[in-house]
Amino acid sequence: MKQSQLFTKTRKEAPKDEVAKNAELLIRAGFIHKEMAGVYSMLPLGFRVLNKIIGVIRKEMNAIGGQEMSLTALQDKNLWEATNRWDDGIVDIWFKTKLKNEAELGLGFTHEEPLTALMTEYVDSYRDLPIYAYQFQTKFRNETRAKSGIMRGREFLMKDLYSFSKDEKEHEEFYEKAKKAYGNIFNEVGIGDRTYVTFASGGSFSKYSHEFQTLTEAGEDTIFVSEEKKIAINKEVLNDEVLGDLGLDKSSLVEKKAVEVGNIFSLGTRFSESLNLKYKDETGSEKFVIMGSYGIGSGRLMGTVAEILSDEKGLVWPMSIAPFHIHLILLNDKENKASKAADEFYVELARKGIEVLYDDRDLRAGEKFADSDLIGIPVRVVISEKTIAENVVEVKDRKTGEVHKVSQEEFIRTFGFK
RNA sequence: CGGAGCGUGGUGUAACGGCUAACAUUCCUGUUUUGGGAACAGGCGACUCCGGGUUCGAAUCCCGGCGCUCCGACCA
Repeated sequence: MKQSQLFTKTRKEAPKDEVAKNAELLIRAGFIHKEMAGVYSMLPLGFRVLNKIIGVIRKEMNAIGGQEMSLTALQDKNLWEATNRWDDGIVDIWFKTKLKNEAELGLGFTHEEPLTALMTEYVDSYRDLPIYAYQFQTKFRNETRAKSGIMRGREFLMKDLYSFSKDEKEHEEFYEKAKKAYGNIFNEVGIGDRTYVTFASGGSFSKYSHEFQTLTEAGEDTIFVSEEKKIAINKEVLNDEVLGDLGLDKSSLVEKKAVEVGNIFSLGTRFSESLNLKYKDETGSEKFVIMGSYGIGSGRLMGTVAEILSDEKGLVWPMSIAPFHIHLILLNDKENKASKAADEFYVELARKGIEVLYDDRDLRAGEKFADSDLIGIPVRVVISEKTIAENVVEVKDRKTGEVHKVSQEEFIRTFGFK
């Protein structure tokens, strides 16, 4: 799109009420807008990144057999009473509201209850299982203290997948697949090298759950990392038993701050028993479905990438989730030769399916470059009087700062963006 | 929820209890400039978060709200 049509603009200074680096940069660059504490709107650039992240996650979820759907945000009190999760004394992050007739409703903070209840309509036989259903849905959590920009909000988009399996074996197989898929996702969005499968509390149906923890000082979790095995243990569960289970020696572990970007959890029959989700096995006897839940906070993931992959000049998006593939920058000349060439190049790139943010604004070079660095699109292409004279375009890599010049044809032929 | 700090044009800051609330930036006009947030000139934009109180006089002091940030607690 043409940057002259983008309604957001960059700022030199971040609002003083933001300290978190991710929020500062994302606000300065025009990706997000703060509505109130812990509640952020997605602006055009931010929305594009969020959708790219969704795309990456969706691809992996579909690959392991996930079926995408969409549950409701409004929640039926009765369902949650059945699992004993309605009471504010038990779940203290509910946002609740009322109908005109005073009946209470909740705004969903997770979706085990409604999906499990829904599945009772469709699951009768072992032939119906397994089922893997997922969604991208806005979650509401009444956090006592929102913090860290978009990394801990009160309203955020989350991918949550729920698995419904016949038995433990089937569940375990899927659980491992999901773990791999999660690894793929974090690799693809560029934080794989510092994201660790982390052993955490498992609840009543399994010994451990697994968190995906990404190292960053902005995180609020403390984990103990084993570089050698590329795994970690959440401080909450660090004890001799865990160390023994994993064959690790405490002295080999390094304490680090990290943010939980994903989490997979075995639920056993916790919900299927409460909500009566059963199937008939081959012998005709009734059994409870074995469940698991698998979450990724997509907004938090976006904030984490912003936090980690940025530098002093601004954001640095990996190609996989950048708002655009290329930032085409026109430096105007008197005869408008450059603008004509840039206009044409923009159209040509778009025709090839390359996503381009075209800075066609009538501004000086310095301001355009500063904006470009701040927004962080991975490849910057400059067309100016100079490049026209040499019959090339100037290509700069946002991450490395490397610059090279190639002809337009060469650029299009060699541009690999996936 | 405990503790600390802070609310002044869109943004960042300033202003002893006392003139028309100042400066920078953004934005608008014009001149000039055109490869790293240029320069000059002019201009728009604020009931100083809200409500009370003290005072001849309040952005400034006091009380009560509301909001924001940070530390802690919490975090399926």
